[in-house]
Amino acid sequence: MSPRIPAENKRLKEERKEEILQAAAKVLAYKGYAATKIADIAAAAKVSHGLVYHYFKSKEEIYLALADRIGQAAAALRLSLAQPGAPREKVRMMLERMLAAVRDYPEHYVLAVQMMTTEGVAPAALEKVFTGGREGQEAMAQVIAAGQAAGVFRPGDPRQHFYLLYAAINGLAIVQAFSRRSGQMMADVSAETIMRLIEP
Amino acid sequence: MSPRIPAENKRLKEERKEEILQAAAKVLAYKGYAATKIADIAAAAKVSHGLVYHYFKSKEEIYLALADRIGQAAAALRLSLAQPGAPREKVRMMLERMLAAVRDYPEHYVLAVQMMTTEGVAPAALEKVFTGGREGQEAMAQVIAAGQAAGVFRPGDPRQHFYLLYAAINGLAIVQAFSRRSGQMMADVSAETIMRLIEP
DNA sequence: GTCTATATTTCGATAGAC
DNA sequence: GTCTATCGAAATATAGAC
Repeated sequence: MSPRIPAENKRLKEERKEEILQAAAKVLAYKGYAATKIADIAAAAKVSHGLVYHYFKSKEEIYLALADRIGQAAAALRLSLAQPGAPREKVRMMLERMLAAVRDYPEHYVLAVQMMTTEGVAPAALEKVFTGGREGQEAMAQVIAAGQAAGVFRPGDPRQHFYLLYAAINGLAIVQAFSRRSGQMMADVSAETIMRLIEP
Repeated sequence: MSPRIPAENKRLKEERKEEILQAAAKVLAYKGYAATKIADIAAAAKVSHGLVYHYFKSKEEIYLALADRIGQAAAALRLSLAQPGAPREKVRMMLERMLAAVRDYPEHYVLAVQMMTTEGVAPAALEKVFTGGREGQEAMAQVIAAGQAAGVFRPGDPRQHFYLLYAAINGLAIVQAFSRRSGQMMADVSAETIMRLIEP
């Protein structure tokens, strides 16, 4: 008989959970919370729908787990602002990373947009997504303010500048997700282009 | 006894239908298709849910009617491109109108975004929204190309320029809708600001 | 034209076999 | 750990009273 290897078992369990979660991200992003059946997630992850309930207590728990993950990713992005450098360069780096995330994990942005526009489903989810986001907002506003002092950004409320950049990134995520489905691809956009929105 | 006035009756019927449709737009935009119950729409329109079925065959029919309306509104926007004027001025006017629409009918943009990112629900809905949109796309691309020839816009595929502008507008619609709910308002953005994305 | 009551379906969640 | 079978709630859509 093969001996029990708890560590190995645990790893396998984590992997299964991870597989289900990644499958759920795609299905939830492109079908929406309410329209997504547990059966859809199970099918995408190639397991039975009973097994999904073995790993997650409910559909909502899956959604919240994803919100958590997105919030953490947003918080991680912020780190690029802490690195030394001129304000313009910091903002450029930040935008570059966000654009890379849009390219590599479009589902995350689509989910975030969904959470922003959908009421009821995501009261707690939003909180998770934006605890990472709020601090990033603050940090970004400070860097923008520094850039304004140096004359590299236009005058005005730095937080409004941030909203503008954020809106542009989210808009790109949507249009890009859509353009993939509809055939005609949208070309990648550079951080420099986005930054024009707040330059003198 | 009051005589039958068919014209009057027809008008009332149209009004009821219109009321239900407008109520549906708001509920659907902020709850999403699947999460919206007929009862929600009925409550928003202050009628019984049975009456909703009297005017519309199904939830899907309501959704398609809204898609149709949004598509027509998009087509109407295009008219500003047909007016005489320099390319830059035409694009500015177009953006101005789109921004006004975002301000006045945010539900429409939120719905359009939903239709763009949601699969399954809206195969036919998308078609309706974008038959108006496609032609507008073409017209816009031509004006942008003329502007490039005149040196007022950056070189590059004019259609990609259009996508970029379109993405920015949609992103604004989302962030603005969200900022309303979350308290901190996002300030209005000018057409000139958006246009910087494609200027030299 | 408008409402209330109900039939039908669908889906989230659980129980239990393997 | 994984699956199949099933319960029960909820929501779409319909029927019929007023």
